[in-house]
Amino acid sequence: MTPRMQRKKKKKKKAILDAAERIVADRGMAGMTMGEVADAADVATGTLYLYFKNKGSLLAAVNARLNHQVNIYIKEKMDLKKTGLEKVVAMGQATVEFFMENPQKWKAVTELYQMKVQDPHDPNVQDFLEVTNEMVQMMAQAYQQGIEEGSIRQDLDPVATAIYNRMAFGNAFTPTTEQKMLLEHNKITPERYLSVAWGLISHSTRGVLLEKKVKKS
Amino acid sequence: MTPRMQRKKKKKKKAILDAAERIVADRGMAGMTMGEVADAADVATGTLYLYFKNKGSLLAAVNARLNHQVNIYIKEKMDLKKTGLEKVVAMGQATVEFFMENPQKWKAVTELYQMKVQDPHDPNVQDFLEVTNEMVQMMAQAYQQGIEEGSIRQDLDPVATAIYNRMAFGNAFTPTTEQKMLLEHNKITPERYLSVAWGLISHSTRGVLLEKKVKKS
Amino acid sequence: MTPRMQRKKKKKKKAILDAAERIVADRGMAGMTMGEVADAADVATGTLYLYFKNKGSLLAAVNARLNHQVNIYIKEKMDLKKTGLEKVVAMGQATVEFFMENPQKWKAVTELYQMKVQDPHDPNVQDFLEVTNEMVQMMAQAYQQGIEEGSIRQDLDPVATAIYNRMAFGNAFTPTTEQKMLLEHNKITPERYLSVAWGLISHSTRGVLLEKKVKKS
Amino acid sequence: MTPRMQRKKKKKKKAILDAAERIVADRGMAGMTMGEVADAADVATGTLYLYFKNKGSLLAAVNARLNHQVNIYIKEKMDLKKTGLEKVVAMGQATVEFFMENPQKWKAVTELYQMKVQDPHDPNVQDFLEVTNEMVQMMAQAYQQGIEEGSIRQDLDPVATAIYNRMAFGNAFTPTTEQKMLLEHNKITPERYLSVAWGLISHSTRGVLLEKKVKKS
DNA sequence: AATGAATGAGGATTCATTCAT
DNA sequence: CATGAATGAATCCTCATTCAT
Repeated sequence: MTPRMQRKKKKKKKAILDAAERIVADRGMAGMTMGEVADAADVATGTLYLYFKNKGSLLAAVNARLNHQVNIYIKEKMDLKKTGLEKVVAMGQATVEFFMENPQKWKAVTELYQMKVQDPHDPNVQDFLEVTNEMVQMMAQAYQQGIEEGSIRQDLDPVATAIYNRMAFGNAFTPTTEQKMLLEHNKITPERYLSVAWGLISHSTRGVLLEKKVKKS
Repeated sequence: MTPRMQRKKKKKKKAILDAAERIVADRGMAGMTMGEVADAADVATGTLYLYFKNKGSLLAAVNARLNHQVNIYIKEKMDLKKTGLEKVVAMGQATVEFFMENPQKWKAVTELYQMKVQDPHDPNVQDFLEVTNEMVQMMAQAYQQGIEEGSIRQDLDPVATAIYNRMAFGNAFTPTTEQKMLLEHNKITPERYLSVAWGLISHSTRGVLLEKKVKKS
Repeated sequence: MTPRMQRKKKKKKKAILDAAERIVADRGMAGMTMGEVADAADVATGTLYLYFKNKGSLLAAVNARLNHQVNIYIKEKMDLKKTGLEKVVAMGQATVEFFMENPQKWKAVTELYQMKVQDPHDPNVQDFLEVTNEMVQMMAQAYQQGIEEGSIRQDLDPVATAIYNRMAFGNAFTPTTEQKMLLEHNKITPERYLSVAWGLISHSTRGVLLEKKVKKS
Repeated sequence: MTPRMQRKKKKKKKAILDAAERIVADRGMAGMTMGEVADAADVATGTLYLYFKNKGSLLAAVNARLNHQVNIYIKEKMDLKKTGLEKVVAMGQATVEFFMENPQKWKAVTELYQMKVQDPHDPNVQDFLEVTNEMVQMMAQAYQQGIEEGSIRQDLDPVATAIYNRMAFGNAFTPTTEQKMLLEHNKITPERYLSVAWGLISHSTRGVLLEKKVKKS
């Protein structure tokens, strides 16, 4: 294959992923049909299957790419910070920023949270796992550093905490139908809800050091 | 209708709900087919539609009943406690207990978290909302009491916090595929994960009073 | 059975027929469900089957009753006239009158025009046939009289003409979807259409005598 | 798409339309199931939906094609004639001929007369309307010409008359169950009925000129 | 006679996936 | 590689009719 053809191929794969991401954001995973993706990506239905084994694999790939993009963005921001606490805070802020700037990706990631893995051996599923774990490790390191520095609670298990907080954060961003109904019912705006959630999440990991600072101010 | 027939009808409705709950736990909402439910409930397909307008309504009813059962269980435990903090803790423990004892319900509730409401005017959907809100209000009251007593952070919005924590808790119990994969990958047992999550959630609302105590000890 | 019970039974049958007629007018034959009829007649579903063997039989009964009512009305008006031509004209006018005054019955009769007979031995179907034939015979007699008087074309077959004109008339009143679309497209109002149709139908049977009169005037 | 594939596609569409037409003739519109059509056309059920949006659209397409075929046949015969009256007569004769030669199409067209349009924006419905209107305009022109020539009644509205007569004619050809029963009961053959109907329809529009001729003879 | 809950066959439609071109 | 027509299993829902009470 010539380099030009490789580029072309990559382009087509990207077009498919873009289309799928957009449609998942709009209509949800179950609402996304392969035909629609093909149309939106301007390729034939059959072509999808040249690049992705099946629908599940395509969804996994979308999910992996999406998480990868978030990771890159977050990592950049975290790397600018020194202390563990700063990094943790930066991560939260960066996540908020990223999704605020990309509402479509936000919607898509919400939907994909509920993705069910059919075939764990699927390369795209593996990819997705790796990408996700990458972020978890990054967060865990920040927690670990914060623990050592005293700004994060010493009794925390960094990895489990990272996994939980990652999810908690995602869910704060993407309330389920139930939550939406409850919020509406209680006249709480999504923005307020997000702020409350973020407050709770941050607070849940704060260590002694921070509490002192807080009390001073 | 004779009382005897009323009893029979109630029984049948219960059988359908039981079947649906079981199948949702096993195969998920999308995987649940009306035919299967009918078979499992030992009624004809058409009979389902005598009791529930459509699939969405049946799912909402399952969800409402499930939440109602949890509510009753939790309320009982909370009512035994005096202070707000105790109530909050009791709520957490009761939830854990309930779901530990009813793994099937746990699975079902996880699935139903993602239920999409089609018709907000459906009585079963309304029911579901009411039941859910009931619990939120109960939690909010406990937080409020805790705030007044000083054991819960004074800067909290009780209702929003309740909504968030309810969900956070639910999610701690019902990790998504992604979380499951991450946990497995990092060799963290579900039990450990739950305990970590619960620790974080509790900590996130702790007030000055508690912190003082903690520091002393 | 006591006379009182007989009355009661008759009343129930009437209620069912009334309900069915109304629903056929509103939603068409296919759109009419037995459950809906039962509800509207304030009886149980099963009760319908005590009075009518099946849906087809009920529809036939509705159709028979409807035609019977029209017959009575028309016969009354025709009996007031002397000559054959007058009778024919009276029949046309009476039909128009009747349906103008009973739009619901008009709609119902339209729908029932397309009734398909499943079981020709059904008593209600037989009834319907008899009633319909009654009117045909009445019209045929009027034509016959007109022929003898010279006001109706002498070459006509009275019975076949009656059958055709009865239908033509009915259709003038109850245009099909196709006709409605054509009329709308050509900006012809239903009233105008009815008048045109009636003019054509009348003209189609006029005999020499009338034509002379017409030419004179 | 290669020309060869286009041909194939056309062929398949034709096969579907043929099958649908045949089945509608046999079992009526409501009796026609999509599965049966697919079987008869030797395609999969899903294939039907590649060519027709839904059942209603398929029926409209069958109806449009059928009318188009009749139109072509009639137009050919009418174009051979000079005077308006001749054209009108030719139209009647051609219609009779066409349906005598195609009894299945006759039956189908009868059924489709009662087609209810669900979606007026459906292209096939639009097609059907256009085709139908085409014939109406053709007939209206012939009437107009006849009026000018004096062989058709001068007081006629050509378009409304055309619409009515088109329908009247169609109905003469396709008696409803009711008519069939009446005809049978009165021992009138369908052929005789058709001839009577045609006589009435022709007579209904005859003008002065013709009447003079008639009186002479 | 009356009830109305229960039945279950039947039908329209969708959509992931395949495969001949 | 690319196409897109074809597939057909799968699923929700309706409703005429029955029958135990």
